[in-house]
Amino acid sequence: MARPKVPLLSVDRIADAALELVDSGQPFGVNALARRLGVTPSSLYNHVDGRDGIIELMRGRFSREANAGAQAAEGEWHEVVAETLRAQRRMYAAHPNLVPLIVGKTITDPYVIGSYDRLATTLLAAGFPDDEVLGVIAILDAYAIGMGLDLASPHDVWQPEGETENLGRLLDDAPHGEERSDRAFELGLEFLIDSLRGRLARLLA
Amino acid sequence: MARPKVPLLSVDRIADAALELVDSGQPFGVNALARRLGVTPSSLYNHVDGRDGIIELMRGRFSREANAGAQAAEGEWHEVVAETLRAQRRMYAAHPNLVPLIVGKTITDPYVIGSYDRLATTLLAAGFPDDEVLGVIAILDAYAIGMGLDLASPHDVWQPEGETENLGRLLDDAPHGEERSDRAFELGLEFLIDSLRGRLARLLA
DNA sequence: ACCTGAACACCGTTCAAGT
DNA sequence: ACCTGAACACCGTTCAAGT
Repeated sequence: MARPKVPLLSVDRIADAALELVDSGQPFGVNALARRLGVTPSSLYNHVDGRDGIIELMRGRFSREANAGAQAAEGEWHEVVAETLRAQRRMYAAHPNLVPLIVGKTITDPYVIGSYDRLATTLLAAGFPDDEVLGVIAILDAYAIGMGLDLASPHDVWQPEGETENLGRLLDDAPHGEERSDRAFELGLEFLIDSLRGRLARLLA
Repeated sequence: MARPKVPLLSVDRIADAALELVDSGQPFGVNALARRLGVTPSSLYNHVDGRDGIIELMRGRFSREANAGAQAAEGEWHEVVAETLRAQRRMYAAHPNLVPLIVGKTITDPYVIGSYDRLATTLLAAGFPDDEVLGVIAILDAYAIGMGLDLASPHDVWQPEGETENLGRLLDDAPHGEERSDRAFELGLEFLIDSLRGRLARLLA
């Protein structure tokens, strides 16, 4: 039972199982993943680059997924920006447990890089100067990832243990979970795009 | 050497050592922390509530630190908002390696809860309606934490491996590290506050 | 080329035993 | 009350051995 004639594993099969594991809510790990695949942990190292490699694999896979429904970057620049952020939002909403895993990890997946590249191109074409585009992207990305983390733990971001002036009351009255998070996301997106629009008008004036 | 006459550990000593460990850049862990304290891992459990407890301890400790310099919530509401966000920014900048550890973890520290509570009170007083305040806070918080993560890994958020239209060039030309991140932070903060100002004007009109 | 099994250096947490 | 040491059930990764 050393080397089977037809391989038990493949990069795709590993990526699928990894996403399943993450979505199931159980803690992600190489060993748990191997168990799910009915295989020894060390086997995985023939196909992927360890734990971080698997995580980056999932990032690529699920961002392709999220963009499948979206039309390509078309229309006015602000529509492209909005659609890009919404696509990111969709993928975080579809796999919230993945968000804490990917934050802070270097992005290498070509597809994901490509989508940031397109965003840069769009902003440049719109008229944002070279030395500001990266900053704008950082702002948009920070917002998207921050709201994504909100999706991963919607239940109890704040848990006051004593009395509060207003926070406790507002938390009790507010709609919980994804609905509230979605409304806030759209509001913030509107804020950012309006601001960008204003900034551009001033830059081009 | 079972129970010493004067205790080796205390909550404060543990919190201090934990922050030192995190700031040193080494991976955070209960065992590593115990080693640094010259003590057995199990000893820690007499004083704190495991790994998550220690992390929440650090959150409280360093947010107190960051707010020490700041004046209390005074002035116009938008000044309070800006100062609150900047204080958060300062604490992330001072301890960037802590950011990935605290994201997604429920906030219970009374001091931190208090600062969100004050923010809520300020926004309500300014005229934001009950059912919108929490959303606004979520937006501001998402932005702050997202930009904080940027601080934790400023070097290589994107790492294109192939050709890009613009992203690669922009990355090469851009100032690296904290300077770029700081400029982007201020720009985004301006965006958000301007938007809030506009929203409030419309609400009160 | 692809899988196993043993090995290594770790984790976080519990708990009886000691003073 | 507070620390140790042993124990438990895990981690991620490497590597020789097998086909």
